[in-house]
This record gives sequence, structure tokens and C-alpha cells, in this order.
Amino acid sequence: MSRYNARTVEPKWQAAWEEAGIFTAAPDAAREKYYVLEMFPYPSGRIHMGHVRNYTMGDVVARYKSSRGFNVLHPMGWDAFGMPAENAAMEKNVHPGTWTYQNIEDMKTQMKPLGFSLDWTREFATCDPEYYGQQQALFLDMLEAGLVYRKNAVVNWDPVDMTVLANEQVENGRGWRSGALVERKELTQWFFRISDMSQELLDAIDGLTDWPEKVRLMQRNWIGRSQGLQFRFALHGAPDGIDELEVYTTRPDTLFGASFAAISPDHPLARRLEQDNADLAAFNSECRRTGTSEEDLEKAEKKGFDTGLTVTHPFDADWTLPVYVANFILMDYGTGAIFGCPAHDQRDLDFARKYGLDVTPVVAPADALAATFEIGAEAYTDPGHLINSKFLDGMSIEEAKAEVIRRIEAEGVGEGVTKYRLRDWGVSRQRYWGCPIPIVHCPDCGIVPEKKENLPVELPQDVNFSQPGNPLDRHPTWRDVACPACGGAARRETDTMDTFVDSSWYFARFTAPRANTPTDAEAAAYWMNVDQYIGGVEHAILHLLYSRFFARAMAKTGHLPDSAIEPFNALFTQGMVTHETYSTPHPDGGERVVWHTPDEVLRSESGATLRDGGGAVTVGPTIKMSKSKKNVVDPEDIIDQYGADTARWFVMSDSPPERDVEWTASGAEAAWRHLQRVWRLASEVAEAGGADATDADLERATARAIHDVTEGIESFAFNKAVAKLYEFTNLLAKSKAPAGARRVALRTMAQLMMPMTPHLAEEVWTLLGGEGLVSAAPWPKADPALLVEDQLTLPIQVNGKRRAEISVARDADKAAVEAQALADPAVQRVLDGAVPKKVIVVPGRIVNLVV
RNA sequence: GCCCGCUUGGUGAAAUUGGUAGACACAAGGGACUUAAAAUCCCUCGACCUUCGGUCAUGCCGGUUCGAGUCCGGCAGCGGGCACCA
Repeated sequence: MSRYNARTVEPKWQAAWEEAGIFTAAPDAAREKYYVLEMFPYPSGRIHMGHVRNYTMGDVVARYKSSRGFNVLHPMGWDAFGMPAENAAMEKNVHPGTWTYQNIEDMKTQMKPLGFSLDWTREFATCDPEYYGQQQALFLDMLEAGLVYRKNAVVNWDPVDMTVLANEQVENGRGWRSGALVERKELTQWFFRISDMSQELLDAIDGLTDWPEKVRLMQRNWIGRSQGLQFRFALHGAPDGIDELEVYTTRPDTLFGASFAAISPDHPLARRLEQDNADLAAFNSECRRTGTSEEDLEKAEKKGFDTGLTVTHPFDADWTLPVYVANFILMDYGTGAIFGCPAHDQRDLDFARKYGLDVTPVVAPADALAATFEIGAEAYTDPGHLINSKFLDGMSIEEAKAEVIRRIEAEGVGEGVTKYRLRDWGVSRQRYWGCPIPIVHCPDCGIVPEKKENLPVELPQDVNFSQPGNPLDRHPTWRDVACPACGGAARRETDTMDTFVDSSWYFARFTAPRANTPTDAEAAAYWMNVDQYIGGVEHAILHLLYSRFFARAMAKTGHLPDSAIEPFNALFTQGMVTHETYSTPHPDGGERVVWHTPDEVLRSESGATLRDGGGAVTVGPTIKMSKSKKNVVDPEDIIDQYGADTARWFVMSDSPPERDVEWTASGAEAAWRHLQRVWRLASEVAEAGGADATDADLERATARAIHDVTEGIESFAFNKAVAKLYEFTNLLAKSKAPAGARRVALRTMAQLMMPMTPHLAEEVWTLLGGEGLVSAAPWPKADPALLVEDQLTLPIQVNGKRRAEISVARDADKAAVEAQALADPAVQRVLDGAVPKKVIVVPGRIVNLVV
């Protein structure tokens, strides 16, 4: 018997699909549309198992929905701007565009053989001028709509390379290339007013019922709505007649437990004071050496500097508190100034212990006495009643908060306010390989938007990366431009946009990828929203939140219908493909290391060595496959050896899609064996010939398989769908039914396997006399009558432990089940004459006898 | 540090969402076929014990319940995110 040859079969069917054009999407008012989208990839040049898993999931959904009769849109593109291209330019002396487009070609070559049902006619890369030109148009419309503004913000500055560093380029406070201590530098940058939409973005999360609950929770926490009190302390000893310090607190109830006030090193007052105080200036610059990331700030040792200034307690004119500059106060949150209540905030407590400040508890748990309640090493943050707080004593925390806000407002020194942790989105990047910000700086007119007819503002090709910094800045002519307003000599903005902007509207562009406006109203109205979005959980916050903002901004500027402000109806966050990491010490010494790919490493039970040279390799933790840690596996080997269907079947089996999966080579072989087995079964049946026939057992099994596989796919439990198909195959292999009946069952199996293994499914379908393409055949339906079992097996428990099983009719009543259970010999042996005190019969489930 | 997850046999996992823990696979062991190998097929496979029976088992400790992998509280380990990686 001939073997299934994926190498010849797969290209044959891919050509057939292409010829039939079944994946090319076109609006069709008569059919219900379904838009399935996987997060588009960064063109690193190689696909990895994470891509295969992600795109196979989307493909299963797309093919399944298509066979359910939906008009499916399933596009693909490239998130093509970003730093790796500039890094490659520096390391290999190749233009970022050349590198990126070559990578796209390479990845497409690797992806095509997987047989995804993608509409490649809609493909684009975000670095195509046709795409980023429309993005510039969006930027200008958003600027006009008041959604864009400029303000100062800090960046990581490498003083040796004279360049801005991304957070990931800062290692232990030093630049990754130069090793120089990183400084914070303030630049004027462009921002999107996402924080104006905080409440709306928060409220709308309630409506995202088909998003994972954990993602909704993360977004809510990220937006971070808090209700608190903002008020002004009377300030003493400050220069320039500054006599107030405005602070924000979410715990106004603890005001009588305050023992200090603290301001951020970046607070205007701190900046003013350091002019006359060298020690404070030194302290502040020390603080500014920490990275700009929140993680760095939070992890840094809590430090403070006593300014010598004091503030007066708002409820006691005789009570003053010292004012510190403290490194853990964030200038971006609240007012950049707080009062510290050490008894009820862990950071404040650590700080107070370090600097010998008072710790007075003002909230005590219900069972504690005011006189004896003390704070030890841990702050008390649970509910309780107020103590040591004059007119607040005895109140609950909520009552006390309201009362303090009422009195502060009555005194006119502050008010209750709602604040959000969400900050405006800074989009300026001092880099070449990004979408140019379409702005002109004119000495006479100031900031002038580029004219729409001059878009796209294209990146110049003649750039070099021999020097660090932004090549746009030092380009001899690109910056020179006539002012769009007055026509005089002016200069282009040389900052480009954050790559998150590119990915915040690509899903909308896919609905009309060649339109000469950002979107086409008719196409957007038909195709939006994305019905099913699939991607990594690592994008749970930023990408998804920015996209939600952008959809709103596009609706406000007329580029999307109002119905599309929540662009993703359903979200599935797939788990990551993980792998061990391998590193060796960096030749320059120090703490830096060199990362190695798995195929550079010889792994054994005891450890790992380098293949060439045999040096010892440190085996690191199993983490998400990433280019920077080089722990990536190339799926091409599997595809070359076994074919696409095996790779697709393999990544869909075993691990539930939402869970991380650690890559192991074993199993691909097994997947391949299984597909061979299905092929063999089909071949046998085909050779046996004869007319189609029926068989009661096979009909029941087929109905069960249709039901279970459908449910598996609908609920994203692809691993369970695969397990059911294994079961169905085992049953068919053992079946003694006539060949004609097995042929009917196998045709249905081909349909059920089609979303996962479309090439094999087509081959089997054709072999067994199926009409046309199985990819275009309607999804099979299970006869409900065949799904009902007449007899059920019920477990019998005695005191919650399983002791026996009985078989009962499906519709047996409780009394009959109870009688049958009590009559069971094994049950009688366990009961040993005892009479059950209670009998619990859960129909169709279980019987529990309590003695 | 803060926010969010995850943890079940040697391995990946399943368990109708509070009702028989381990479906379906991988690996391993045994057998059939074969001169042999490959391929294929069959059997065994959580641990322990006195083995047609029983005890213990879902990261650890406690709780709720007739009944807990599932719910609640605490702890540990691992992972994701933390606003300039994408």
C-alpha cells in the first residue's frame, strides 16, 4: 500500500485552494461576515513555534467558521517598524528597510507551506509608505481634534553613545552597548490624550464579555481609578514665596496618623530647592540615575532627604510635619507629593522606621483597643475603626474618608477628586526606523502640521548607522523643508512614532488595505469589528488598551463607525511557547552574558555544553521564546520532515491553547504516525469499494464525534477536539462494519479534521468520493437522537468514598435508583447492615449514602 | 516592589464547572508478525499494601460541604506585565 506523501500532496491542495480563490475575502451583504485575526508578527526573519501555534489556532477558527457558512476575513501583515532593524543596521551594515523586507520575504516563504487560509491579497507591512502615510493622516486629524499635544518627558540617556535608550537597553543602570551609567534626560515629546478617556475605557471593559476575565482585570488595574483627596498644606521655609504644597492621597482617613510629607525628586519644589542646596542636588541626581521604568523606581531602596521645610497639619495649626524628598514618589501620579501615614502603608512604614519618624496607628481592627493597638514591622491595611483621630474616632474607614473630605472642602484647602493611574501615551521616539511624525517646525509659525497632500512624509533612504543616535537628525537635507504655512525655510520633526501606534489600527486597515484614505467607510462598516482576536497574553495591557483608544480616536475623526470603538468582540490569549535559556559569560567579564540558541547547545541530563568547543553553558529558567534571549526553536525542520499537517496537528494537540507550552521534540513523530494511520484507513476503505452503507454503532460514534469536535473548536479547546478525533480513529480502526459504512464515517472525519489538517482532509475526502473541496463543504451536523445514551453508569459512594457502580436506565426515577443502589452486593458488604441516615441521589450523576 | 496568572502520574494533559481523578496521547516495559530490521497490531503502565480487596494521592497548610482538582483563607514555587522589546 502506498504511503501518504505530504511533500507532494500539500502543495497540490494549496494550488487548488489558490485557484478556487476560496480565501480571498469580499464584502457580501447576503452573508454574515466573520473577521478572525491573529496578532500580526514582527518580521524577525524566522518563524518560530509560537507563530505556528498562534496562526494555526486562527486558521482552525477561520476554516471552521467558513464551513459554517460565514463570509470570513482572515488577513495577514507585518509589524515591521522597530529597533531590531536598526540594531541589524549597526551590526551588519545593512539598511533597516532592506533587512526588514528581506525578513518578510523569508518569513512568508516559511509560512506559505503551512497552508493557512489567509487572504494574502490584503497583506501590508507597517513600514510601507502607503501604510504609514495614512497613519500620518490619522495623526494630523487627531491633532486637529485635540487628541495630540506636546509636553516634556524623561528618557533614558546614554551619555557615551549620545543616544536615547529603550528600557530593555538599560541593564543594571548602564547602557547595553557602551556600559555607561544611564542618565535621565528631559525632552519635549508628542503625546496622545488617552488619559482623557480613562473613565470611558474603564466603563467599557464591562461590555467586553468575550474577553478573558484576567485581561479585563489587568486593564482595570492599569487604568487604576482611585478616589481620594487633593489638598494644600501650608508650607514653611520654602524660597520664592512658595507657601503651599499640594498632595494627593487615597487614604484621607489616616490624616491624623500623618508623620511626614514627601515629594518626588522631579517635583518642581525639589528642583527649585536643589539650586541652593548642593546636598539635595546630589541626592536628586542620585535618584535620577535609576531607570525611568516603574519597576526600577519601586525596587530601588527607599531613600529620603530632609529638606528642612515643614507643613502645617490642616486640622491642627500647632502640628507641623517635616518635608522630605523621597525616591519612591512618582511625579507622574497624583501631584507628585504625598503625606506619609506609616501605620497604614508599608512603604511609608519602612521609610518612617529608617528615618525615625512617628508611627501612630489611626485605624484598628474591630477587636483591638485604641490604647494597646501597636504597629510592628507590618503596616495595618485591613478594614477597621478610627482611633487617635479626634472627631473621627469610632468611624469606619469609609465614613472617615467622607468626613475628612467634607471638612477639607469646608476649609477651602482642597477637594475630593477622582484620579487615574493611566498616563498619556508618549509616542515620540528618537529613532530612524519608525513612522515620521508629520510636523514642521517653523521659526516664524512655530509648530505646523504637514499638508495632507504632502503625505506620506517618507523616510530618506540614504542614511548610515555608523554613528549612534537618530540618522534623521544628522541627515544633510531631509530635515530642510518649506513651512506649509508661510513657505519659509523650516525643519521637519525628526522624531518618529512609537511602534505601538502602527499596531493600534492595522486591524481597521485590513478592511480596505489599498484605500487612499486610512479606512474605507463601506468596507469598515461591513467587516468591523474583529469577531475573534487571538494573540499572546503579553499584550494584555498596552497593545489592547492603545487599540481601544485608537478605535475611539478614529471614530471621533470619522475614520471608523461609532459601532467599532471596541474593535475586538472576542479575545483569546494563547499561552506562550517557552524554552530553557542558555548563556555563557560575556568575554568582557562582569555580569553580562552571551545568549545561545538551543541548536548551538548540546543538552544532557547533567547539564549543557556548546556544540562547537564544548564550553560549559549555564542553563537558565524556562521562559517565553524571545529573540533577545535566543531560546527559539525553528519549526521548519518539522515541516520539512513531516509536512505542514503534522506540525499543525502537533501544536493543536495535548496542551490547552491558553496555557504555556514548553517545546519538546518528542510528539511530532507521533502526530505524523497518526496522520499516516488515518490515511491508511481511508486507503483500505477506498480499495474495498462498494456502495455507501449504514451501521448503527458507527452512526452513533460519528454523531458523538461531530458533537464533541464541534464543541472543542467552539470553546477553543483544540486539544480536546484532537483527543476526540484520536478516539474516533481508534474506534474506526477496530470497527467491523461494512466498508461502505466506514467510508461514510471517514468522510465525516475528513470534515472534522479539515480545520486542523486541511491537506490530509482534502486527500481523504477526494479518495472517498467527497464532492468538490472539503474546505468548501458545509460543516456536518449531528443527529441529536443519536447522542442520547439509554443506560447510564452511576457511581455509588458511601460517606463520600466510591464503593460500587450500577447501571441504570437514563430516565429511572430517584426511588428506583436508590433501591438499586442499596441492593448492590458491594454496597451491602460495605454497609454491613447499617441503615443510611441520608441518601443523596443526583440524577444522572451519583448516589451518596451517608451512614 | 506593584498588578495578573499557573501548579494534576516518568511527560503533555482530561475531568460534563461541586459528583467515579488520570479520557486522549508521549515515553517506558512485555508480547504477536518477521530470517532480521522497519512498519503495524495486542497487553501493562499514579504510589503503596496482605492485589477479584484496600489505603494514600491533584504544589504545601487549614476551612466550607453528604461529597473539593474544582469554592474560601494562608503559604511556597514558576511565569507574564510594569508605559521606549514587540
